[in-house]
Amino acid sequence: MPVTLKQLAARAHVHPSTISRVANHDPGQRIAPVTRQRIEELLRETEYRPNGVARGLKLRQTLVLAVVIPDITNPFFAALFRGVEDGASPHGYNVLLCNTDGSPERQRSHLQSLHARQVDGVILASSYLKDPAVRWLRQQRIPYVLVNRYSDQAHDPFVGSDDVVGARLATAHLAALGHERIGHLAGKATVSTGVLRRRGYLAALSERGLSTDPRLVIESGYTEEGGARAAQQLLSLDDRPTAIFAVTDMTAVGAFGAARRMGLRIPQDVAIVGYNDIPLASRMVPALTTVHVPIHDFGSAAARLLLEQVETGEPSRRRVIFNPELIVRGSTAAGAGDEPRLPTIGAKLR
Amino acid sequence: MPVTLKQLAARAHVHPSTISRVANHDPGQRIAPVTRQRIEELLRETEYRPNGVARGLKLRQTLVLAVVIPDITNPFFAALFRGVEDGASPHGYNVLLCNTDGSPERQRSHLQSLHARQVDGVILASSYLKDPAVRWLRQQRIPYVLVNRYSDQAHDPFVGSDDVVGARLATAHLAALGHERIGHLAGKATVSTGVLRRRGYLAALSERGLSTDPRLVIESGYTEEGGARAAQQLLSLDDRPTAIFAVTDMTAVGAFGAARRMGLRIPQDVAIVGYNDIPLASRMVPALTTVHVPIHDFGSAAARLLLEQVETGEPSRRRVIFNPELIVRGSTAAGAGDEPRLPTIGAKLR
DNA sequence: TTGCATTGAACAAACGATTGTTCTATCTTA
DNA sequence: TAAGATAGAACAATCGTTTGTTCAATGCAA
Repeated sequence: MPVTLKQLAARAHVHPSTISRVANHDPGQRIAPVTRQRIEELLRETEYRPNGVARGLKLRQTLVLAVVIPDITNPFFAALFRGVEDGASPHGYNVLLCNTDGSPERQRSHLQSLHARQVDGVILASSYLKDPAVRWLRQQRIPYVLVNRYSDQAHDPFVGSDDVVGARLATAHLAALGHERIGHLAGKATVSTGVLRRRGYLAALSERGLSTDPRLVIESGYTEEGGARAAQQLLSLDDRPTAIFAVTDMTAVGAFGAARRMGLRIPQDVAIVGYNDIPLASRMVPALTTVHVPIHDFGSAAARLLLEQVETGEPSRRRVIFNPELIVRGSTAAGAGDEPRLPTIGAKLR
Repeated sequence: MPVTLKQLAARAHVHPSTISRVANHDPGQRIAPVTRQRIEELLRETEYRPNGVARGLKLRQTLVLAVVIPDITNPFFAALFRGVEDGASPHGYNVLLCNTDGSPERQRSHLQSLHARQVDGVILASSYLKDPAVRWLRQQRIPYVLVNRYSDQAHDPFVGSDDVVGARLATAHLAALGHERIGHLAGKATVSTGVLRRRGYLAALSERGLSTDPRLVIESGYTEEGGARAAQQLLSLDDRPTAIFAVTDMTAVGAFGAARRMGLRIPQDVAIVGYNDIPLASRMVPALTTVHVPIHDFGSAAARLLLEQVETGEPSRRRVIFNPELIVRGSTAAGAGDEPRLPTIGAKLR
């Protein structure tokens, strides 16, 4: 059992408040140098650390943040989490991790639990476009930051990249390679990344004067399995696409598997582009052409935005938007390996 | 601000303790059915949830666990974490995640912070053979479970697999394929997995009557970079090995990259076996032959062991040892794809 | 009608820290 | 030397729950 203020007070023959003042270097109260020394020595000797729970109760500050994501085994979210921890840990915060598996119910129940625990703030990377949970967070006055996906509440604090631009980069790249039938493994219509990347895809097609065959867009969700299923469907069409833009790298991974099982070569028979540039992307064979976003920076920027709100007590409406960059690798350019990044036409959003 | 007992008490014209008793279905005290109903209605209406911090202070139970690992971006630890959360979450626990990057100092400072926060227990997957932190956990009476790696404290509660058996499986497999010069990308001598897998490797060699050239064992650590560096060194030898057993899948991934950069084909020029069977292993090209261990089960078993200690208040010394199984894939057997798992000769430890 | 169970709810003391207020010496200063 | 200032530390309330104890009111039996 860790030592308490009261016990130390007894040992030092002073009042607990005196110990507390010494431990916290309380500037508002004078302590006799001699007693201060005595108490400091005692603190050192006993390795006193204030009980965080009691402190949290009194100060209404737990120094705990939470990250709510669909699934930590997705490398994207693992990198994101590292960013958050790296950003928050130096400030004395610990971070809870909650996986929702994409279920709004689990998301909801996690958030309620976090609220009851009085976490200082929440980083939400699993939000939906119309997400009652986001409104709820606001109503409960829980500081929060949305990451990667946003919700349709106009002024949520947000960290991410411009999905339309990124998707357009990816699709334009395929078109520039001469592909005319370009499929899209699409995200969900209920999630911003799904909608915006599809929009970018369509925009690039029409800018290039390519037709937009609705059969070439299949909702895959964000999992490898979903990507495999959707890609298989896409590649089974009579006039199958010669290129695919996948909404995320993990769906692209699924598409890789599907293509391979169907005996199709990448990129000769079908070129594939992903999104996010997770570490896995560059290790695939062939390496995956993808849209790079600074995942780790997403996390640390989100932590910064969150701590800002926690410290000021004011909700923020700042948005941090990073530029997406296209990384061309072997899955679209035969023979291309790990080339340096191409210059990009990414643009700041808003 | 969430509603408190006192506020509810005022609204219901009763004492806070009465509300608390209704909310907790206190069996020791009778409540008049009519007031119980009235209060239950109020609780429902206001969605009252007890303040977890205050509750934690009073009950000395925070319902928070912590997982301390080297790095969540390593897929092994991501799967492990999921196992823990899936095991603990149904019991009302939330889980803190702490990354140490393999630094004992960061491990130490995280543990101290967790202690001050009064977490109910710690799952430690970053321990060293002689780890003062483990002794410290014991001294502080913090419930803990070691996972994957153990420490030399004889009776720590532990979840893992038999590393010697697993390493022997892997090495024997290579020997059975006719390889006579088999290299080993070794873990650290300060970590149980490093020592034991090296031991299993050496045991398999001597069982097969193969010589044990010390130059064929190079310490790689557990990162992809370390694996690449060590593999490059190994493959640069005059009489380079024709096969490599890597201490983990991530080091094997590094070895893949190194071999490829040196223009060596896998498995024709060099066969590679990993350890753990992370999701990435089966997706590599060629797919990685590896020793399968049930990572997710490691996590949920660890959660079980931990909760057991938390509930009983007694430290446990139970060990849960899973059987490692060899999974043969393309990185050792040319042409092999995703075959079903081979029957194994794994044996229960203890 | 008095006395004693019994019921139902209030009371109060924690848990461990923080912090504004009060108190008691000691020290100035007139 | 008396009054006031000041330094140093004790006091006490509070954060929101939980839970053993006390208390008031009702019921019943003698």
